[in-house]
Amino acid sequence: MTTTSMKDVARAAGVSVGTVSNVLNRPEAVAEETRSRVQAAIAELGYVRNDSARQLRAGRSRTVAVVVLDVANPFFTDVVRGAEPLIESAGGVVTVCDSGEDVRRERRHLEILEEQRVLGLLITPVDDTSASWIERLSGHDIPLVLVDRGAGRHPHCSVAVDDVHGGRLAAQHLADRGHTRIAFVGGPASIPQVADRLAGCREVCDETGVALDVFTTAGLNFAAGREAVEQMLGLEERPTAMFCANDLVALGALQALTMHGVKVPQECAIIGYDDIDFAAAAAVPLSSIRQPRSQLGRTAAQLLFDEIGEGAGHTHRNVVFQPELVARASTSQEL
Amino acid sequence: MTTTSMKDVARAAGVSVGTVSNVLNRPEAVAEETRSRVQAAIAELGYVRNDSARQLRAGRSRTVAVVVLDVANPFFTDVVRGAEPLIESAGGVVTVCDSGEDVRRERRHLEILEEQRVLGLLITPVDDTSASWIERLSGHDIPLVLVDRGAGRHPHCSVAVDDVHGGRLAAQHLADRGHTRIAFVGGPASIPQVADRLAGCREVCDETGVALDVFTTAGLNFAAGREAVEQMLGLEERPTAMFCANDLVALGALQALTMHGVKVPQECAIIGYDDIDFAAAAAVPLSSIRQPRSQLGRTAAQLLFDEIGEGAGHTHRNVVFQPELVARASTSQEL
DNA sequence: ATCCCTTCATGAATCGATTCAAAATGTGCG
DNA sequence: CGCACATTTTGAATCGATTCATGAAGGGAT
Repeated sequence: MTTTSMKDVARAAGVSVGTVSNVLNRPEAVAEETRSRVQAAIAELGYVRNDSARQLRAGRSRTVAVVVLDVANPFFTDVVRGAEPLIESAGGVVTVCDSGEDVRRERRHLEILEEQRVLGLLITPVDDTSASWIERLSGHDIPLVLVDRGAGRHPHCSVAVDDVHGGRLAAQHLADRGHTRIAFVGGPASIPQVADRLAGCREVCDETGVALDVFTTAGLNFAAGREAVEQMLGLEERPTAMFCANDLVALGALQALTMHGVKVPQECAIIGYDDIDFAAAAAVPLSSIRQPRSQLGRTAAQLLFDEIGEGAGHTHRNVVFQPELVARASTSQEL
Repeated sequence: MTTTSMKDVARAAGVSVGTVSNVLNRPEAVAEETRSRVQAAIAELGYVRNDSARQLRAGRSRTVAVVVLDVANPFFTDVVRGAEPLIESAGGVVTVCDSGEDVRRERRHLEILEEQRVLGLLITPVDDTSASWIERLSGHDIPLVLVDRGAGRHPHCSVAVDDVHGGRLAAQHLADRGHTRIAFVGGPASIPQVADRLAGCREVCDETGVALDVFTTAGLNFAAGREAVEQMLGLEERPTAMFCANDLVALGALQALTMHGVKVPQECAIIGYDDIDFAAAAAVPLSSIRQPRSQLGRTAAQLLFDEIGEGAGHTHRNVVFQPELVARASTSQEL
């Protein structure tokens, strides 16, 4: 094993380890001549800093973890993309953890991140049972920002989108189009985003007298949408429109409907949620509820660094964005 | 700061630090009574292992990094998904790094990963200039497997798909449909996957006398596809089919064509590459060249752990998968 | 020559977990 | 009782970078 350490570099350059460290961290404090001698030795030996040792001394790593529900969902990759520039320009390193909407996986990630003494955390918790773990991290001085989720009464910063309002927008849009029986597709119900969107939807249905069938799915992906359609097609009284909890579900549903020869939007309208790029490119361009994806990420990163910077005297901020209806062909039919 | 260390736990439990360490790492070597006393102290104090210190001692981290060209591309998330189970069941931790098809970003990631002394690396290099950096890691005893890329004469394991053949399949399919002038859309040309797919395409065009227009793009995403269409529509003699270097580009192209009122496949056929889930759900279901995505990831992880396990006496393996044509509506028109 | 500054370089102490030779304790047996 | 042996526990050494009090060297000013 040829692990060259600072000591080797120091010996090769004929200086002390303290000086080598200074060359790396405060080059201006080292005389020109010495510095270049040390740098030559570093290059010569192919020396690479050992980050573990550095972190051990520093007490903290420079990693900011982003814990998302599903990395395969473009919504979350866009959120991450939004957060990255700020984190990196602050000298941080981004690591993305995928909880896969599974509390156990989420917990495993949090355990590891805690052991790694990460600098901070942007997290979209799987459900409310995540709360105790999150409090634990927070209690161990790991600053965190909740993403796509209001903080509620918890003492954290958060960036969220008003999902109840989003649910209302979707349902109202379908009601405006003349639908009198619609389906809500999404799950599991324990995911707050799903619950909120459904709640908003239900409010409008109650107000407008639209009948609502709820199809609870096991996840928020293609397969879930497909399976819900299979169920729905078996019904006596079939809804004439579907509101899907996110675009992946909607695209899965769209695909299944098309396979069964059900015309969208003539025989069944669909509206999704998130307005990912694929929505506009879908078989039938998909109506959706748009969220400011990358802004969500950017703001979250901003709040995190504010908190890190301000230290103890920090007051938490809770930012809420408003979603917006994007109407496309998949809901263009008037009944 | 309340960073409790092993020393604190040891004091609370009335034992030495060595014993605490044993409780954590070799519990069977500690007497029942002592063990539970230590565990109580751990719970009591909310002690969390410090991974930096552990790694420093161990000399290696347990992180396996996967460096991909674009996390927003479902192809790569599927590859990662394929690799994860094996890595995690081996006690590893997965971290995904996005090079964004940018050599500089890739290099920054590699520098950091080297400082972190990662356990191993699965990487899809951006282009051939990445080679020197990769050799450097390898020279520092960081085992790595090339993903979606043959090792060529480099001494590494690799899992790849025969992209030249894939290019041939696509072009042959278009030729079979009667097209006599087709476009290839993709870039930058420095990305080997792009170059190979084009090479295969060119071979077939030469053999069959099909004219080929090449549109070199700056990246492999929606925008690239859209921009290429804008260019193409300006041409005197317009191709009747497009072969896009991946599905994202194809979907972007499809969207742009639709916006310009060009009918797919009647006025212009499209075939993509990767067969991501969205392909089948597209505005016009997209023909594509399928790659065994998650198998690629799984096999790569397997090779990596083989290499780690076998140590010095390891002989590199190069696995090549064959791609497969999936014909859908976007190329269904006979000319 | 002396004293004071400034500029650089030094090296021991430190972070926290792991390891392992050595010590302590307990058990069984002649 | 004493010796051999098994079972536990101990604590000092170690990993590698950073920090900082201390010291050395060089330059002016008097």
